[in-house]
Amino acid sequence: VPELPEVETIVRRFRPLVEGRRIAGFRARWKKQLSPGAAAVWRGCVGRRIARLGRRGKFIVFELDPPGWLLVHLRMSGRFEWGANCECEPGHLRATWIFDDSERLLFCDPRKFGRIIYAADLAAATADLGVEPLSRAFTVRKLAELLRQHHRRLKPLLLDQRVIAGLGNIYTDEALFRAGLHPLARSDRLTPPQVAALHAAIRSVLRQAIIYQGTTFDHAYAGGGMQQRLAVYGRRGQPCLRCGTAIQYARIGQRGTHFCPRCQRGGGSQHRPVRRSR
DNA sequence: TGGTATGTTCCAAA
DNA sequence: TTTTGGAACATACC
Repeated sequence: VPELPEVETIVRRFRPLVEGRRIAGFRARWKKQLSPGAAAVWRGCVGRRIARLGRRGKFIVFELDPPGWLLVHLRMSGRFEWGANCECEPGHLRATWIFDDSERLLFCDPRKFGRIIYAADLAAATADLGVEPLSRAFTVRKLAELLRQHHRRLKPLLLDQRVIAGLGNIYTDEALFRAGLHPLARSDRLTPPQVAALHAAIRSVLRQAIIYQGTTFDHAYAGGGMQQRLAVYGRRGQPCLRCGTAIQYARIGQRGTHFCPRCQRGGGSQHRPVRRSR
């Protein structure tokens, strides 16, 4: 469920609950979710205090004291809950952190895609992650460089966490719509104004989504308000809010992709090579 | 029953 | 070498 805005919201909600607490116990039901292994995760967190809760891309980052890091990725259906028992199906509870004051942090995940990772070195653990799109490092120039370095279609490129960390299927579609760019447009063929538009679109959609606390579709993620403000995602066949054309749906890079065929350019026919007869 | 799902990774093919 | 497509992971929902 969660992309950058949802993970950021979760971090903000849980930060006041977990920061400063000491982990007295940890239990996990589905060992495959633990990396590099159940023993390493147990040793990594039990007995340590949570000094800070943060985010890197779609990872929730627990900074521990004595030093160490716990990274949690919620993937498709993971969620945190606070308290003795979870609101979801009890059978979906996958892991529990028990604090020294008996409070509990629960990790529920029906599909078991989520991951709990212990890392002694945060930099090494996040070495494969790309630039943070809301950081000062993500400039128009930086985006231009990333787009030039690869020769790929925009949609799969923006979803690639090694390039930009945090965009998922919803906000990629929304950013491309705001920028007026076709999801199939080639990354190395954008004009400078198009790059600038894409940069502004990515930042504005993520910032707005954080303000509205993310997008809620089902019980996997609650409390969001952004779903009422999406322009293309989930609006297949409905009129484009800008021009009225039916929003198109296509499978691009194995992901359902929503776009306005009229407002979003650079997809294919626009890029027929210009042939000059001579 | 089959298709789809807000994510990632691995492998094979182009 | 780089990019793309398919399958896998595991479960719920329509």
